[in-house]
Amino acid sequence: MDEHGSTLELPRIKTPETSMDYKDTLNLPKTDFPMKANLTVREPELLKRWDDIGLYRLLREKAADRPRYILHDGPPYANGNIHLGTALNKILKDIIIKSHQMSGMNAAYVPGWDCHGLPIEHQVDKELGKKKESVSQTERRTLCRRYAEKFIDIQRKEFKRLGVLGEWENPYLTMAYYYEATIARELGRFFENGSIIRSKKPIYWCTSCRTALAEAEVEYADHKSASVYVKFALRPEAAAKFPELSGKKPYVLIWTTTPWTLPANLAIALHPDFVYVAAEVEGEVWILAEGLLENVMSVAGVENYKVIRTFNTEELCGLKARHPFLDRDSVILPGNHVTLETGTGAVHTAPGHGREDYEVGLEAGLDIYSPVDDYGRFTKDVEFFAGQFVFDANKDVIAKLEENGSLLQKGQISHSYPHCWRCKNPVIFRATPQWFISMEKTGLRQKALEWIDRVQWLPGWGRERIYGMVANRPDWCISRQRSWGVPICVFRCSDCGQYITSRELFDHIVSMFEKEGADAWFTHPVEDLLPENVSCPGCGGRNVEKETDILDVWFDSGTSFAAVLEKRSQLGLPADLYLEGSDQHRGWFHSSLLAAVGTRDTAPYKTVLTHGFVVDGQGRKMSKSIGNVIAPEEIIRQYGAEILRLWVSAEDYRDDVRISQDILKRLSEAYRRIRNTCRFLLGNLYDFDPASHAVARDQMPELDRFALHQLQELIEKVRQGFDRFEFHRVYHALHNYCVVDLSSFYLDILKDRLYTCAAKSTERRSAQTVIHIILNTLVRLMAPVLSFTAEEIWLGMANGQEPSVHLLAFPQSDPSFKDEQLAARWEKILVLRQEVLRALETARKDKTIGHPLDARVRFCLPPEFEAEFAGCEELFRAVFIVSKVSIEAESALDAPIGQVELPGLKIQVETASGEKCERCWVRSEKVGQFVDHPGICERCHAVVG
RNA sequence: GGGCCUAUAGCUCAGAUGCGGUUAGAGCGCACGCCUGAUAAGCGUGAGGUCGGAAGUUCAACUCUUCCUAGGCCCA
Repeated sequence: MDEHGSTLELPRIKTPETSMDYKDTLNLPKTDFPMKANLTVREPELLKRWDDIGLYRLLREKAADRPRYILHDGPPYANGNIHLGTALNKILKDIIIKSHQMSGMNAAYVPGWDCHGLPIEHQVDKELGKKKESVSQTERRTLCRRYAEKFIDIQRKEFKRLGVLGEWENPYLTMAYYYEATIARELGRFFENGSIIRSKKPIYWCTSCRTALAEAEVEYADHKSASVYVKFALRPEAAAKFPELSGKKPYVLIWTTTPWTLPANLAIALHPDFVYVAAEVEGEVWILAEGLLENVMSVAGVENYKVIRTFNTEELCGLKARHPFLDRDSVILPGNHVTLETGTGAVHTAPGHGREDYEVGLEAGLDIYSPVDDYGRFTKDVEFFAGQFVFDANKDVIAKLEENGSLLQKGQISHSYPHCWRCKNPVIFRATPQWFISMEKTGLRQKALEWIDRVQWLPGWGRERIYGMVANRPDWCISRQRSWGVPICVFRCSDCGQYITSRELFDHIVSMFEKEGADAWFTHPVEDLLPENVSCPGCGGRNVEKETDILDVWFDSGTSFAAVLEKRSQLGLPADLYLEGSDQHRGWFHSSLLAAVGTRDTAPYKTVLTHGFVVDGQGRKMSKSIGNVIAPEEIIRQYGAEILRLWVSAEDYRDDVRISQDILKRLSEAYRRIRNTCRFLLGNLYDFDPASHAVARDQMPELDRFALHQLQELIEKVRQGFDRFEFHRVYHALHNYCVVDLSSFYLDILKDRLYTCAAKSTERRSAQTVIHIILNTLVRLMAPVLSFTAEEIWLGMANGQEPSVHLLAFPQSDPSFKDEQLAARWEKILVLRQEVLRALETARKDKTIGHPLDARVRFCLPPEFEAEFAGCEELFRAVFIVSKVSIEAESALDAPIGQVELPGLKIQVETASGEKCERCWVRSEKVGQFVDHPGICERCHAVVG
């Protein structure tokens, strides 16, 4: 180099070919951080890294002494692949766990699986095919266990792939031996405190398979049934009550398609809101719903009738009718299930043979009468029909009705009727004895309701929902007549019929389950299972048989607080949070509440958060038949799990959440924007070492101080979003910040300073200091949501303190960085900037300028701005990214270009004088004045020269 | 049919703590333009909403009431 400025250099610099030389003197961004995320490749790499460094373990160690935050995982069912609903649920949990961990708590996450139950048993039976008849119960249970294990592995992989951190190597499984033992122990507690009762309830029963069927095992198919209208004679009290009926023969009309259930008739149900009429027909009076009067009359072929009075249901309830062929009364009751669709509006009610009949009967304290045996035959106490198969009995019942004149009309009807999924035969409803947890005996309902009011429900309507359900639910039927589950491990005395349910028995069984699992119940003989010192409480005998029912799976998952929260040292009862879909008000929230209140007199949770369901772009539910189902795997393959996580955060999940290709496209664009902003920050820190280069705040230009102020507001907004579980606010805050505050404002302005100032100058170092703080803040704030990208950025920052961003704490809003006065000043500058940009756009349209740096902006300020911004030309020049700004007296300017919203402001844009500096591209009259560097301006000359 | 809930621009969301008050906002997308030193990037301007519909209360309603429509969850 010639320090005097060689004359030889002069022509070289002036030629266009060599003018690019100055590019090398700029501090342009440098980074290996790729613009393109390539998430599908990078995510698995990061997952492997987290596995390698044992990230979850590191998190636990780091937080060991902190206050615990307990989010208890609701176990998904170990069947099938995960879907978007489960993905949504797990990602939300992960965001909560990570944000609480970063907020300074110890937030362990122990995922779980619900392993027992019918769907798995079903699948296993299906796979067994014909062999299912020959396998033993123990073999079947083993196969079920294998099946569950298989899907636990599949789902575990899928959940981990989402970036969800947790104790995946040691999850809780409801089929684990200790868990099965816990279920038995909790059942024992219910027995011990007297909550458990045995009573009858109608269930689906297949008479050819001689087995109970669950709802899911029933298939509906068309079936031809008899259809009969039957007269029930009212007892004389009715005539006494209603004078219109005296001296006449009043009947209540019912209609049924199952005549064989008439021997079990105990009541007639009327809808409380319908109007009923008494119609006089040829010396008889028929009582039926007004709304079905014409219908019934036409069916009965009656043309002449007279309505002699109307009743409301209240007047009729409590009256009794005679059973048409048995020596028994049938009571009139209110029932909300009665409809006006078909029949008479008065419904034949046999509490032992129908779901609603049962409910109504229960309410009225009727016997749940079901005189039918396992083979579907009437028992011996059924007069006329004892021993007959019920479907065969239909015609005889009808004959009987005809014989005694009770039959008004008979016919046939084809309708949808439940059939057995296995043998395809029609099934019946039949009441059998079951085990129940009573809602009243120990005041469980009342206590549960009280606890509901001590829990925080988010959103608030969750309280109404579960309160209504608990207030109205019947006793909890915990019996299931199946194989794959935990047995109701009590004995029935073969001699006197009493049950052995003692503490000693349960203690013994529990300890066996702990060693061998619940299989012990099936593999061991009674002698092993019944402790030496236990005998029948009724007769003292030891001649007993095992109960064969197993427990409702809701009891399994409902006792997870006992098997998991109380058992693991990082957890505890009650949990801080349960978070599931809103269907769980009837499911897990419900069963867990009853189980915990019933045995511990506490709710298992302090707060219950619910999310909505995943629906398609038009708000309809996803279903195979509509063909709008999207699999998480599909999204991961196309966009990456990160986009799925971003989707979870962007949607307000309190309502149903929509997903569509359009939404995903939009999100991946937003993602790119955030990623690129971070990339730019990273790219400008390549030569910055915060330890030695950082500039103190009071040395910074005011723009930088304003940027720091804005950052504090972001921190506050984002952290509040996390604290309130309002992640869509987090997403919007982050995205808006990157786009509005950074990309289009601060960073755009900063480019000039970062690129053209001397690398080590205070101006540039100040910008880098701020950029570094911003990136350091952003990367933490985004980590719970954009867990992969935040990690990638963190590793790109090469600041070796922690091996993972997830081990860091959230940034805290720093009061010393906040400056409301400065912010107020900059709000005004932003308004001015807005106006200038619009003026520049007009000038661009006029071809006055192209790039803003072509422009000189002249304006006169509104009076209230004048003093504050006097002498701020250079500040404005930088902020507006133009070549020159002059603040002038109003008289100096022509009429303003375009419309200006700020009163008193005038703006004029013209081409800036001077030449464009080859280095910084700002126009300056000084360009050409430096002999050594004739192509550059004074600012650049100071740097380069 | 019942219980609970939702409905603001094409998309995602804001619209002052439970009780109404200036021309309903943002970002994205879109259109048009600029730049080519964040470049399969960046910047700017602009056009988009009778706040699901209808009635009602009120001086005044996106915000309150009723009904209707669409959708979701749970029951029946």
